[in-house]
Amino acid sequence: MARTSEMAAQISNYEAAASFYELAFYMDLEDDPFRGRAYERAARAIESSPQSIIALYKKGGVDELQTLPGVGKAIAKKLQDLFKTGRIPTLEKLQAKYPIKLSELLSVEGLGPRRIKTLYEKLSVKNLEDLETAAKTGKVRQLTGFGEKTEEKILQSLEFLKAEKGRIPLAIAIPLADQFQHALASVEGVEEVYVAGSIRRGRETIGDIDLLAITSNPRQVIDTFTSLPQVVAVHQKGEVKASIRHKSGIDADLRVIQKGSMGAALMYFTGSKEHNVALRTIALSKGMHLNEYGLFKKEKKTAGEQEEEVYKTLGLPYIPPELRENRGEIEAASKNSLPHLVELTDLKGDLQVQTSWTDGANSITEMVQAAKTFGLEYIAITDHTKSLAMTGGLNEEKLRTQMKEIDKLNQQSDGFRILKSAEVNILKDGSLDIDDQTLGDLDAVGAAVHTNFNLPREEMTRRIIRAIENPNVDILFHPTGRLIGQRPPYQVDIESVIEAAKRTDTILEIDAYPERLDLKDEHARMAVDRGVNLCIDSDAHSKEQFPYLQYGVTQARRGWAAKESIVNTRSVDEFLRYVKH
DNA sequence: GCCGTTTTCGGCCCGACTGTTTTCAGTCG
Repeated sequence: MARTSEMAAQISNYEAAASFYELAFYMDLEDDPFRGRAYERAARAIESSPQSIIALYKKGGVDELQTLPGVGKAIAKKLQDLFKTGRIPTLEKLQAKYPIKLSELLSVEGLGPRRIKTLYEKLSVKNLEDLETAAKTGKVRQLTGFGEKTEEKILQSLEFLKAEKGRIPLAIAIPLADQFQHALASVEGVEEVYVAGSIRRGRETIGDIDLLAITSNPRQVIDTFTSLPQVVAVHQKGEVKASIRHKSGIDADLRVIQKGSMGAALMYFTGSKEHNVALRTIALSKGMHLNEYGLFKKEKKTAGEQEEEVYKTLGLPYIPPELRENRGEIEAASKNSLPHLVELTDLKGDLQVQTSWTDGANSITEMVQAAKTFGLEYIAITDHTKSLAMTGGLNEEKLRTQMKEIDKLNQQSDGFRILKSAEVNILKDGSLDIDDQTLGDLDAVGAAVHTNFNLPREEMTRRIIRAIENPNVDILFHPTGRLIGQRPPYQVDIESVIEAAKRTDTILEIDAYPERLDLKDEHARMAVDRGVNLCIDSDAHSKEQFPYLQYGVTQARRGWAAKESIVNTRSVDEFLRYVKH
């Protein structure tokens, strides 16, 4: 079905980038790897552009598109085709030539472009089903370059793909990584064990766990690693490197490192790959050479033991791991304009906390005690409101009763402040389910969508904007409503919501609840770029959940947020002055 | 297909490991 131009106008950066990733893959099939790298580079630039590229195009046509790094005349033209007609003829020709389910087949471990091409040409393998049939009937092993073991690995990977979707949430990966770290740290000869990879970068989901060890006894740490009780399969086992599958289904890699290379190795294995590629290119331009062992000039090592030292020798300040995605951090670093990122210790308050008045597990007093212990100076009590019947949402009358109780608790307090607030439900038409007079008496008002998730994009966007235009609303809670791995975000034009938040001076929340992390990093960055204020909330439903704030801080850091962008780094009086102005 | 403070042509990041080979292609990160 051909898209109309109106539909094409909705193509997101993500969708456009996907087309170029696909083109890149086809170039690999066509034995044109350099053109493939070019498409890949353009795809990354499109994906990570802080503004929508269709807006770029509307502003200045193909010339404006060519300001993106890696986008030249030919790719700009393809983007123009995509915007105007919803199609890229080159891509359609290739899709017709190779009618295969690309992303499916690429998700199989051990399959890359070359093998996928062979499987298609020799065995007509187009998708996972074809692949499974071919492997089960022993046809794969007969192909040149394949063998029994490859066939067996393909079958194993197919089983895994059926059982799992591949990535696990950060909050689940961290404790697993800690377990490995402790187990390996106690091996004789081990000096230090580090967790690198996407966990260190704080990505919201994790594909595998990367571990680095400094040891005088590589063999023993590798042997220990591959024979831990939680290990169900060993993929690789060499002199300095091993790779295993944890019983949870997640893979973990261990690499043994010399102390003098630790900084270079940490950088290399922290990634991202794109960040590393960019750094290596800088090294080359300075007549140097960067790998996981160090930074070299000719044969001579010029840096390697510390990350700071490697960055410095490349002419850059230290770049925090959360920023290492090649989304402009290297350019910012070279201009010395990296933000000073927010830290957990900067947070003074938490603006979304549930209690046993609705669906929380603990009383206001218990939540206050836990917040104090965690080191906070104030929290907002934000129980659900009446239209959310399943949580026993509060009506105006109950809210007023709760306000009185909070006043009483504050009078007995030793300086800790409890703010009167609510998580007000945004109704289908964008109105709120609590009257304005009651809202006006609260210290702060958070609003959120909890019902009618499936509205069309325009209607959902209008609904949310109408809600934040209500002068009583101070914060938009979990702005996109997604639950990682369970529920996609509702259809909403987040850029318009950010614009509206700027106009109405509404705070957008980064909800730190592990399955929410909403706003996500790139949207947080859009908001920061536009000068919109954010808050980081635990969304705690029990007294144990304040540590979730760390995940929110990580997410905010990935969104380039400095302390100044996060309103709950302010004292309670400053915060109240801000929301009352 | 993109790009340029040696280049408008000739480059394009790089090393470990595995399996299938008998010296290396393919994949991965």
